[in-house]
Amino acid sequence: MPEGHTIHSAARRHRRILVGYSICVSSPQGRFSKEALKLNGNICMGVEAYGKHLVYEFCNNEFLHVHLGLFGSIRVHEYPASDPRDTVRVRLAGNYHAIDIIGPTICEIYKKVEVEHLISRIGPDPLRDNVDPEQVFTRISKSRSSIGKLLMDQSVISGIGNIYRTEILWRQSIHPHTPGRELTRSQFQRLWYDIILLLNIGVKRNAIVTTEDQVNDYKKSKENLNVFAKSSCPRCDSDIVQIDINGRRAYVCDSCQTLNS
DNA sequence: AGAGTTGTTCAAGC
DNA sequence: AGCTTGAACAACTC
Repeated sequence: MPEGHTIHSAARRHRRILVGYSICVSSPQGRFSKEALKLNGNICMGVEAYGKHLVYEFCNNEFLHVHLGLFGSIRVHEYPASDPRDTVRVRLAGNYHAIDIIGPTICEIYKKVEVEHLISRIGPDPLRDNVDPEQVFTRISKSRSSIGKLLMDQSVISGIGNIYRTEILWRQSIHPHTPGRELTRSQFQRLWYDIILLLNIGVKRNAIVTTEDQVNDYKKSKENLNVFAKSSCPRCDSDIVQIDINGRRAYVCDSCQTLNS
């Protein structure tokens, strides 16, 4: 689940459910974090997404920092809610809904200083206001690492995951092995605006959609993608090649996506 | 049953 | 210093 747009969708939804009158309850039988117990009874003041990180703000300068990692997920229940399954770490209880945070890699209490540190250590999140793309281009254009690796480096730019990486590079006809320092300014600009376009569509639809039309069936979600997990290129019909980038699978059309040199 | 997966961090080494 | 690799962690699907 957890690509950047999903987290922003969650923050938007959770804000409506929790802010103002809500309290936070640790899961009674799950492997809940002891720290989350401290939040019990606290009023939720706000929810923000930064890249793939979720930050819930509570009274008394307490924040709940959540990162879902690869396997984590979130479920929203209407009341009466069933008992949390045993992988629930924390249940956030609003007046009408309970939100279960399931199997996150990070679930901990922060003070404001730690939230600020988190925000400063991750790269610009293209879905937030007042971000500076120049900061991202500077990092990329100085690096000999590949654009495929850099796009998923959350300290360079935050929010892009494995599927968006493949789809965005294909849409811009850039080969993932292209060294960052060889990316031209205009290539970067097109990349940046396509990222914003696609992530915003993702937030709106709560699904990864990089094609023109959207199929609204979760089971058929692959039909909303161009090259990820595909075998032939929708543009030129060539074979799609699978490559490994830092242990994650990426898909490339060798005839559409070229190296600059 | 077991492989596969929309992720990150850390340490160690080049 | 920048970059890479490997391991550890997490839960669920088909």
